[in-house]
Amino acid sequence: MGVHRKTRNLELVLDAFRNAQEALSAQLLMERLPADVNRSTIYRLLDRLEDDGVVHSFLASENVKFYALCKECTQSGHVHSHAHFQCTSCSQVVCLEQQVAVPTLNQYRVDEAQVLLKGQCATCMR
Amino acid sequence: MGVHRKTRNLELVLDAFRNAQEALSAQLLMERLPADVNRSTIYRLLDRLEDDGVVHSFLASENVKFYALCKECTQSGHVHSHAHFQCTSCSQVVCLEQQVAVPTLNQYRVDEAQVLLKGQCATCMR
DNA sequence: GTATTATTGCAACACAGTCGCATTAGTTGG
DNA sequence: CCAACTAATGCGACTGTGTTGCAATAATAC
Repeated sequence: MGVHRKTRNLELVLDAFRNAQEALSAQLLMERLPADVNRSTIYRLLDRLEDDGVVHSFLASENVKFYALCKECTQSGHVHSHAHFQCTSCSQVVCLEQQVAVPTLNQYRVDEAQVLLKGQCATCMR
Repeated sequence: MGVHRKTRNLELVLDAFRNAQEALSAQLLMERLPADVNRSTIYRLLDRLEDDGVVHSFLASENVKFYALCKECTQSGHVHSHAHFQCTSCSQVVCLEQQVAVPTLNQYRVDEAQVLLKGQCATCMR
């Protein structure tokens, strides 16, 4: 999984993901990490972790990229055809268990499917 | 559908969509329109057309928003649970006929499903 | 401990999209 | 047709997300 020195920042980011029930954007990550962790470092760590198959990413509303720990992915291939849900009220994003059947198409070779369901979460519905 | 004065820019944008086989981003639109059409104007027109149910939008790679003419949408509700395909080589985005079955979930109320399939298009496969 | 080099911090940048405000130009009513 | 009204536009400045080059720092291997 590439070279990974055991640095404070790497540990902090991984801990943040382990402690989070939801998916995290770079922005959310920054808020949860000590203020002295550099912005660029966070982006670079996220990129690297994604390359290494530790986290996967997907786009949510407002053009914001979210990341979450991979459970079934390996370095060699990301397998995260599960759907994601974003609450339109609180913007929270979670990974769902729900697997998505990737359709086969005549004119295209489909490598990946990104599914984002939008609506309201239980907390916001009340 | 809101107030819509028949302006040159509005006609140009609508024509661009009618002539396009694919979905268009603001960027692509700018390239296809006369150079003197203002950037802000394009964004504002796209917003308005989306509000009015004339086009629908969805996020593709690289945090870019794409727009395409609606075929089944009305003002009152966007119905575009069809999937979208983006070629990872040429970045072209198209609307697919394929409808997506929006799953029902226990803890969430799902209002909308965004499905982006990624892979290679026929042209790029050769 | 020293050398190697991955990682970091910083500052500047790139790009998509937004906003306030003054100007321009469709549209409506007379 | 003309005037008044106001939607639409152009402009410039701004926001927010993410990137990059480079010098300084700090894990790791020997």
